[in-house]
Amino acid sequence: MKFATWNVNSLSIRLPQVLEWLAANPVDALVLQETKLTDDKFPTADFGAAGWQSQWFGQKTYNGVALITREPASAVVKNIPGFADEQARVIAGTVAGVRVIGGYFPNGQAPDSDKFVYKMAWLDALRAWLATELAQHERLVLMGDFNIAPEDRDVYDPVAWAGQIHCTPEERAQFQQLLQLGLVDAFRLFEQAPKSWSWWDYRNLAFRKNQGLRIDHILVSEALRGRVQACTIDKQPRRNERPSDHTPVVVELAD
DNA sequence: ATGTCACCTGGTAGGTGA
Repeated sequence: MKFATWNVNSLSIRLPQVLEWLAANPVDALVLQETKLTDDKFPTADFGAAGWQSQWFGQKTYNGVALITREPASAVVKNIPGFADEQARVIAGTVAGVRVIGGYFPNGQAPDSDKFVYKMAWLDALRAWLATELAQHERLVLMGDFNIAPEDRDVYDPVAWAGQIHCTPEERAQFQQLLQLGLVDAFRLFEQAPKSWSWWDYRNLAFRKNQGLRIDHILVSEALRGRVQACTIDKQPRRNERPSDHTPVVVELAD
């Protein structure tokens, strides 16, 4: 069983690349972030023609998430229940007996900004809801663009980024609190190449210089830990023409 | 290197967000 996450930075622009990637990587579920599409514009017919089911939840210009699956997802939830939010950031569904939650975590902009306050409130609400989801679903995967680099080894220049957005102690503490719910960072279950990133800025030739961050993550519940066979970052789509600035992360679980 | 990309409004560019 395989699950993946990809921030596509506009599904209108990236749809051909997503379909191409799915054809080469037939995962059981793929969660997308930053679709930037209102619900009436979601290309469910294009996914359907390629043999994929889709669930989606979007808005104009910003944010927007989707859950692409081979088999239909059940018990679909959009955004965090009980947390009033105008921004479309969460989609969840049950796939092959696994609760799959896709999230586009707030960016936070800067540690002294209103957007950072929102990011912290959103993370608090996510954690409270996840506790109830974990109580109901022993097998759970939380994946997406977390906009948090959990440790210095997830940052190409940790000195320059110290205290900056994605790297603040507050964000890293939130990440640890997610783990304390009974989740594990699948990528770190394995020995990985140093300087493994999931995002590279479009500017400064960052990809060519491999100056990136690991901010896209797949967390699995303790019940799934023993089933994780691999977790990899697929850099290939970042080499495409007109790439997203993020690249997919994939986890493989034993059936 | 405030160096790119995507999308909006409202227009033949400029602002916002990432």
